[in-house]
Amino acid sequence: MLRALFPALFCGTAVDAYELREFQGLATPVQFSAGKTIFSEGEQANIVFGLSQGFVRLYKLLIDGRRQVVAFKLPGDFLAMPRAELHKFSADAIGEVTLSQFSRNDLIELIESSPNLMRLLIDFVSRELDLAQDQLLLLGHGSAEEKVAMFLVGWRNRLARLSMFSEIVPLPMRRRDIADFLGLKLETVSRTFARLERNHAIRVVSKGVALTGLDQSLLVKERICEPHV
Amino acid sequence: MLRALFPALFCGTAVDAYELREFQGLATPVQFSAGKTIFSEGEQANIVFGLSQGFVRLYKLLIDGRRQVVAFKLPGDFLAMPRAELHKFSADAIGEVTLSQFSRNDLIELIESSPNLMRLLIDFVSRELDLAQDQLLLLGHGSAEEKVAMFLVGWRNRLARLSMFSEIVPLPMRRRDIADFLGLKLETVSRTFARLERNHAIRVVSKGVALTGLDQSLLVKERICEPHV
DNA sequence: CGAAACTTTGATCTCTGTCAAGATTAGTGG
DNA sequence: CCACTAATCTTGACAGAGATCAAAGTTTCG
Repeated sequence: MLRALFPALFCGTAVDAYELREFQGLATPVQFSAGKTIFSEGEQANIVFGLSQGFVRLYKLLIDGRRQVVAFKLPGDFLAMPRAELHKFSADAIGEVTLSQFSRNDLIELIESSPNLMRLLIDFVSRELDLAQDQLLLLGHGSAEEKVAMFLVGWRNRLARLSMFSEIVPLPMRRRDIADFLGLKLETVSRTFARLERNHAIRVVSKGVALTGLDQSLLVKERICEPHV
Repeated sequence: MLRALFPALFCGTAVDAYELREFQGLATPVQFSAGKTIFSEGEQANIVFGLSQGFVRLYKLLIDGRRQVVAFKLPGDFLAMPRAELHKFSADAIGEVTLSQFSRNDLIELIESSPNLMRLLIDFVSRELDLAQDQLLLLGHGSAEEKVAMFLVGWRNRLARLSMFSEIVPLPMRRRDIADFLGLKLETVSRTFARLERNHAIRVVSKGVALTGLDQSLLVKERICEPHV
């Protein structure tokens, strides 16, 4: 069911079965291989992508090469706002990726044909905004350790909602991606992983971690900015 | 005209005169004095506020007292998302403030009665999201000097759009507010102001600055995250 | 006028960034 | 399948920007 495919948009609300079928009819599947750029900031956004399988990083670049990763996207997420004319950030595939591709015009037409879908879109964007503002809190304050710990817990929780881990939390993205997400350098991320492991808060494995003692120790005393998409 | 009162929502689009009058009819004016809290994070958002006069800071708190200022709001801005049930951040008056107060239910009803208004709301939230993501870039990277300079230029430009300055850019917020907005300590903000003044980039006056050489020097080489609301 | 709040400035310390060298992993072609 | 190269990750040494602690100067407001 499409509701399962795009929970980010059709989140917790009754959606008309007919509308769902319409929606599904507009999608064409498309693949990107590891590291490929799906779209770049500033480009015309004639196509809107929904993520079916795999992981995507969204980011903005400064001309001097510095990069801010704005979000990591999971299966079920949309990669951009349907109504935006231009892409406000770039998107890369992390590993092999399967997307559902929509014509922007068709999608807008469908959405605007239904007050129900428009409401859903408003709520969707509002959730994204709230997420971004929580990330502001994370970026603005906190030590490297707090940032990394908070990132790991948030990531674990998002994956949990998709039942995508078992003891070992997969980390498909590179250290550099995590660093650019948290406003740190990749060496700092690496060192922080090592320190957390020494303190038995996590166990680092190839392309993943086990969170052994994070939730109790550091994070309960903090506001947990847990993504709720 | 209301279009002038709430440009953030009715931005650059033709709005039906009838809808505008409806909208205006729902508003009741209300005042808050300097420093007063308008609403707090987590509260039920039965009332939605539009800002008519004065300045407001929106912020999130950690339980240990750390604070992230999420945005400074200017006349014409909405302080929250109409459809959100709970407030996702707190809001304080900076100086004396005049607000237009709407019943959330009435406002939602009005907006959802008109596809046109719903479209406007979607675009409004999308702009806010884009702003937040640009601020992520600012918070994540950049020295104290870049952050402060970028903040000043962005603030100047927003005020310029409202014709609210003349040579001297007013800074109604406290140093602490700027610090919490930029993820710095207030001492660092103060020192950075002093350094920029020594370099003749700005001139600091009571509750304001003159930007004498900022745009040319530092900022052109960067992507300018200029708020465009 | 005087107290409280805010801002500036100074001295010191610490965490993270920077530079650099190994270690590990992934990818490629023979 | 192995060997070799490139990319990524870890670890170390060092330096510097910003945090912290502290005090003096300024503005605000009763």
